[in-house]
Amino acid sequence: MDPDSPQDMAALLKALGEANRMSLVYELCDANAPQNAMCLCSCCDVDASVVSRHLKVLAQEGVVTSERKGREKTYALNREELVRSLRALADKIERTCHDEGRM
Amino acid sequence: MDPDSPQDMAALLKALGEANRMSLVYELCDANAPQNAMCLCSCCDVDASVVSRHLKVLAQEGVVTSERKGREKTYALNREELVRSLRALADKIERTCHDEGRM
DNA sequence: GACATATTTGCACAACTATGCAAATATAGG
DNA sequence: CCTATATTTGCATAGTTGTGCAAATATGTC
Repeated sequence: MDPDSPQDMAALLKALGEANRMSLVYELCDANAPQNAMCLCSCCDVDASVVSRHLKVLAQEGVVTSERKGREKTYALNREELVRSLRALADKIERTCHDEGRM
Repeated sequence: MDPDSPQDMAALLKALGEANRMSLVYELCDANAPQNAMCLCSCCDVDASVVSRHLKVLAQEGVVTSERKGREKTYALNREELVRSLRALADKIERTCHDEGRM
């Protein structure tokens, strides 16, 4: 993920820019341990298959990581990476020619 | 915009989660003065009407502000608001139960 | 192997979205 | 008023996306 690439950044934010997916992210955010899909199901009122697909989208963009745990699959937020990307964007927006002429 | 609301946050990121719109944002990011739509057109290879619509979406989510300047309309990034929202999300992701047990 | 539980996949479908083009509107300058 | 330039809107369209249901798959338990 190159934060200087609008395409890359758009792809990441697109994955996050859906209400149910964002709910999953918030749910994982509050959880202090990886959660399985069944558990995550509770935060958005959709079929389990839909949750599965949303998690797949999030995984493809590197937002979450998954691990097989027996017959369950646990998901965890990829916090570092996600925070880095969001901060990079915020920095870019804040910094660029905001204090031009003052440096 | 309530950063604690997954719905609100998703709506914002959805507006940003499209390649051409993100290109517009990056273009405005690098510009040190408000730009009109014709000028912004150059950064994404689409019709002027499409740019107009994308800018409308960004304006509706508060990403940009616009102002009539004669027959042109100039657009500027709403930097503070945008940065605040992105940082709020990053903070939320980073903070939550990341150092639980260490406080 | 039979069964239970968790997740994924195939399929269908409705809704949404990005796009281009042409027409409409807004505004400035003669 | 006419013309030129900038932006928006109406319309059609192709492509994408979120969704549910049922079937398939994976894995654990007995």
